[in-house]
Amino acid sequence: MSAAAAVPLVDDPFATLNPEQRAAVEHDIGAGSSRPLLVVAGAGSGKTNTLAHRVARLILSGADPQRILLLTFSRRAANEMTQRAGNVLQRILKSSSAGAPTLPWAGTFHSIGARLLREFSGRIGLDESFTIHDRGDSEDLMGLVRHEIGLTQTAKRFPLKGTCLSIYSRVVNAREPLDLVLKSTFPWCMEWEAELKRLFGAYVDAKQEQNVLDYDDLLLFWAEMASDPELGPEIGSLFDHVLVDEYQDTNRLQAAIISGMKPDGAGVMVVGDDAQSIYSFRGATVRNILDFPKQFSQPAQLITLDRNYRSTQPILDASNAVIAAALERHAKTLWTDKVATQLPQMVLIPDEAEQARWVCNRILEHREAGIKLTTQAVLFRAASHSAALELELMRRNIPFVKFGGLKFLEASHIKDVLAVLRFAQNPNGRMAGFRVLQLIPGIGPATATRLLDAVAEAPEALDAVEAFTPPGKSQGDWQEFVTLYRRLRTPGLRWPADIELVRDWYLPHLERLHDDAAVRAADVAQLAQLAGGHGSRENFLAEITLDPPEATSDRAGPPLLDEDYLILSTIHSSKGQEWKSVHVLNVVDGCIPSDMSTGSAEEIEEERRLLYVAMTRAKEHLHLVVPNRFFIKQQAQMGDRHVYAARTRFLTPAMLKHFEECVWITADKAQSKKPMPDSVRMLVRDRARNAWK
DNA sequence: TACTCTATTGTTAAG
DNA sequence: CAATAGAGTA
Repeated sequence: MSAAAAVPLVDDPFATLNPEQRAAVEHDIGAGSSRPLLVVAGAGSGKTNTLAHRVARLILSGADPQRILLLTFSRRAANEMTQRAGNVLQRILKSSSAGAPTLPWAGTFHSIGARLLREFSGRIGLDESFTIHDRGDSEDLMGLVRHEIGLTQTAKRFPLKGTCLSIYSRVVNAREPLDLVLKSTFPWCMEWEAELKRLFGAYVDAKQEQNVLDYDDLLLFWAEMASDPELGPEIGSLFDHVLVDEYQDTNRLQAAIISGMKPDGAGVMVVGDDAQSIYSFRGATVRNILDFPKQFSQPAQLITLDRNYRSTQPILDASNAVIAAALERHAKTLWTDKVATQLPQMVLIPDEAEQARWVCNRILEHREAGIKLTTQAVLFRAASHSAALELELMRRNIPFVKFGGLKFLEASHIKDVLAVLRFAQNPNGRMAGFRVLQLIPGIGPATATRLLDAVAEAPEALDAVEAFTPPGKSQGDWQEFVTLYRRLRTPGLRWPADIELVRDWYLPHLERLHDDAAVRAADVAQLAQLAGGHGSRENFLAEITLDPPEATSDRAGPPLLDEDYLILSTIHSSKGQEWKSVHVLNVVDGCIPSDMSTGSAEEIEEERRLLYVAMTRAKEHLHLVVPNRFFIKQQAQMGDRHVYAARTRFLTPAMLKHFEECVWITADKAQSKKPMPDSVRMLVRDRARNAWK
């Protein structure tokens, strides 16, 4: 893409690379085995491009695409990488037949883990028909176990199921002992250490009995296999090359997987940028990238890419200033030869409603100036921050697609449909069964438990279901379910016929349970649509949990490909992307850094990097919007409908010279001249409240 | 036993 | 405010 300043005359695609990129691409090519390689790649330095060229280069020099493991952060990134490698190959081989190579082992850690576990299931005592719990299922199971072992009857309230799962997940992903995790991250739960230990033991037992895995298991089991003296080398030998993207956002468990498979680091190449590490909340540690050079039995090579091909110099200057203030970092200053006179804008605005209007105006202006909507984005810290803007966009008929924060899998009707499929796939998965059975009128927790017990005993679930006698009043509905279940459990049904059956069965229940059945039915139809794109029920269930749809455009369904639409995205989901124009909303203390993340210095540093990531997405136009006042979710006791906010602490007065400051005064003057004392009072209150955090 | 109501609590990012 | 836990009612 933008990696070439000067277009070369020859069609040698490698000629477009700069010397550092080239060194990464050519690293140990032709030398029997390649030493471990760390590429520290700054924002916009052509990282994806370099990786794609590396893949192409490996294939050209004889590597077998089936033996290349490419671990990326999302399915989308994997596809893009494969596509680009294909383009490179095509240009070189000049044969029309050389399209994108088939890289069967390209994907996220979790999805590759799921595939390997399925393949090796027999060897590690795992039933091949295992199903995968998403976050919600995992929480529910945790809640159930928590209740079963009597932790709901405690005098003082025991941590909620979600908190318990977070603690558990952190212990697993960070490979830290429970007491340390509690001390560092969940200090208010320290008194429950013994109970938590007991709970986690029971939780693990429950998962095994039910033949289900949660997200963490996909990595944990893989890591266990990789460290096994017999299996480790075997799995490692499946791959000649292991490439990992976004390495700064991997956790210790993931690092252990890599080093378990490749103890000497041969063929391992990781790419990342410590300045863009933004996932420590799920256990990622920047230590992975810092310690990588010494991790293997042979030292790793280090290549740094700091030439930026994305942004103009003024945008880089401002971004560099923000990250320069970080407490700890790998000194690296991005540079470019893209000159521009326009400074990034910092826009001061009275409130969120004005913010939405201002952003819309500016987006339309940009479009008038020839910048298509798809090359413009609005970024924000939390998915809910775009609510006001979304209303304004709809009012003005500006099409948009929103990435991140989508809770598709959390909608109860989606969960219901998936639960039916899961219960058919793996009858021992009690969470799915429990949910499905209670959809039938007259069947509640007790009856459902009785049936699930019978299912667990029986060699074939269907027999247990058919033999079961439900409470009298459930008869009719029960028979319909039995008919459905029989067809789902009978081999030979061609996918996606399953989901059609499930839908026909489910719609009457949907009608009965929800007032807004029509809207939900549309979602179910959408799900059925998605199902068509997968080869089998098992495959669909795994993919939908590991790689759920990440974008919405209201309820209108996916926009047509040739239609122009604006991108809204959380900053987290904007990772790796770029746009000509970027607006960042709510650049105020309380949003960036988030109120939730001001507990420790590390958390605050991560928020700083988050702002840096947002700013470095912009190629030509960057606007940071600073509303003076913004709504927060009502906190009953306070009764505050909004809070007065200040510009984020990450933009110090000394940095203002990198920005053009604009003050937007609303036409509605009555609104804007609120009496001073009011705001002072609010600030004092905030401070008083924060003192207890 | 199934379902409804009330009191209480936390509230971010995502595989 | 929304989601949840657990008590209360049909």
